[in-house]
Parts: sequence; C-alpha cells; structure tokens
Amino acid sequence: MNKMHKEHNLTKNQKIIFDLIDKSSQPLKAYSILYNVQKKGIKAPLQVYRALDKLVEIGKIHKIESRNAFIACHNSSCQVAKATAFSICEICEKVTEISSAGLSKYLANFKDKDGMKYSKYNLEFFGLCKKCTLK
Amino acid sequence: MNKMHKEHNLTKNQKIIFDLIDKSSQPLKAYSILYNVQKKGIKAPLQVYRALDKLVEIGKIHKIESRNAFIACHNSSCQVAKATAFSICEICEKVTEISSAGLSKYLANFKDKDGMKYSKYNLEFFGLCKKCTLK
DNA sequence: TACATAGTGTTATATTATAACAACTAAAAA
DNA sequence: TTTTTAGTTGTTATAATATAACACTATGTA
Repeated sequence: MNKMHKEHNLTKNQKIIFDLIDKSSQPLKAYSILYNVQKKGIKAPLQVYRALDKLVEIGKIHKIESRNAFIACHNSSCQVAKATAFSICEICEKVTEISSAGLSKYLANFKDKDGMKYSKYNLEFFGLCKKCTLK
Repeated sequence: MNKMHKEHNLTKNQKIIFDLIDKSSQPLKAYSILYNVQKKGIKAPLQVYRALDKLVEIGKIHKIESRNAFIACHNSSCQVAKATAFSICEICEKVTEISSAGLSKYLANFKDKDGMKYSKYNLEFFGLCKKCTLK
C-alpha cells in the first residue's frame, strides 16, 4: 500500500536498464550502462538518460551524486527518492543505502535557523567499509 | 586556532578563483568561473579545476554535488570539508551552508547498522527558500 | 475512433572533467 | 649559495557526463 511507487509499469527500455542496475552489486555509470545494453538495442546515451531520469523520479533507483552513478533502491522507507542516505567506501567504492528510522526521522524534521523545513534530502557518508578497514 | 585550515597561502590562480567564488552570492560552475577569469590570464579548464581541487581540499570552498557548482565556505565549524550541509532552493537555486551544532553532532556520531562510523559526510536539503515560498 | 500523454530513435552538440608532459617557482635542506 | 624537492603552472588534447531538437510510435482513455 505504501509501496505504490514501486508498482509502475516500466517500459521496455526502463525495464532493461532497471534490471541491469538491480542485478549489479555496485553503482553503475550511465555510459557503462549504455555499453551493457547495446546488444539489447539501446544505442544512444539519451535512451539511457531518459530511462534513468524516469527510474529516479519514481524511486526505483537513486543517483549517487558524488560518483555520477546509479544504484537500485533497496529501502522501502525512502519515499520516492525524496529522502536518501548512503555510505560510500573511499577505497573499494562500495555503496550501501542506509535505512535508519532514527536518521530519516531526524532529517525529515530538521529545521534550519529560519525554521525552514525541507521536502527532500540526500546524504552521503564517506569512510571505509568493514573489509577495507581490516586491510 | 581552530581555523588553521583557513590560513593556507593561496597561489595566484587559487587566489583569483577563490576571490571570485567568495564574492559570488550563489554557487559558481567551473566553466563560468573560467569565462570570468580569462581576462586575468587563466585560459584553460585545467587551471580552474586544479585551483578548485586545492580549494576544496583545504576547505575554503565546497562543491555542491547535485549542481556541479562551488561555493565559498562560510561556516567555521565545517572541519576542512569533512562535514558539510547545504539547503538548496529548487526554484531560485539559492544555496545556503547550514551551520547547526545539533546536526553536525548528530551526523558525526551516526553509526550504521554494523556500528560503522564515517569520517566524512555531505548533506544536501532541497525545498523552497523563504522568498520562493511566498511567491 | 480520436485525442492526449508518455516514450522512442536519431543526430548533433553542450557541459563537465582529466591525461600527459614540459617548464617554472618557492621554500628549505645541504 | 646551491641543490633538492614538492607543488604549481601552462598547454594541447581528449575523455566522460549530459542535454537539445525533432520526427515518429505506443498506450491508455474518453
């Protein structure tokens, strides 16, 4: 019920591109997506970017802004791309979507000095993942 | 004393570019910076990007990742670009650096499910600024 | 059917960013 | 003072990321 936004009917291109991103263990860049779907008939950057835009809009994927890369949403609590948080390992570049009720609550209610509240946010944490910490 | 990072001696190019960004009321993009400093002898993108990289590194400016633009640091509490937060108006694109002790404390101490803490973060809030709210 | 809305395919181009290399400069170590 | 070193500079070329514009097609709905 709260997952309405997951139930869009994807078009052919959107589905091809979503499936690729969803299967990937790390974020994918637009042109790497392009190379990977050319055998499926998607030939031009714009076809990729249009699908990406739509998928971001409906919350099926997120853009990792600091990396210009895209990752599938694995967090049912991020409301249609409006509130996202990620951890990024600075060595292996592993990206994980953070799903913390406390964090989302804190940020959703955050007010600045003027008392402004915001409708949307994106947070990126940087550091070392567990594996890289041990090396 | 806590401002050590503000006291780097900037080189000529770094100074020219920092001054431009610092005087600007909104974030500036790399190529718009380039056009604005060509009369001062900075001719190539790389000269701009190198200065920007250095200025980001020493915390005199920040990159607004979602906009690919650069803004001067006006927040003595953001420790050398390691912990940054901004509000971005989706209509007029005004960007303000948020300086909230509560927020920085909360995020600096945030631990994910595995208990990982992170050394760095960047947070971007989106919404309407006061002026645009009233329109 | 016919209408509106969204998506497609295509070419061209704009925007953002880095590689590689030779030369220069300032600061400090010898 | 000379030498070394690390950092910066200037330059050309190119890579990587993203959008404009336009004609056409599919799909749902009235």
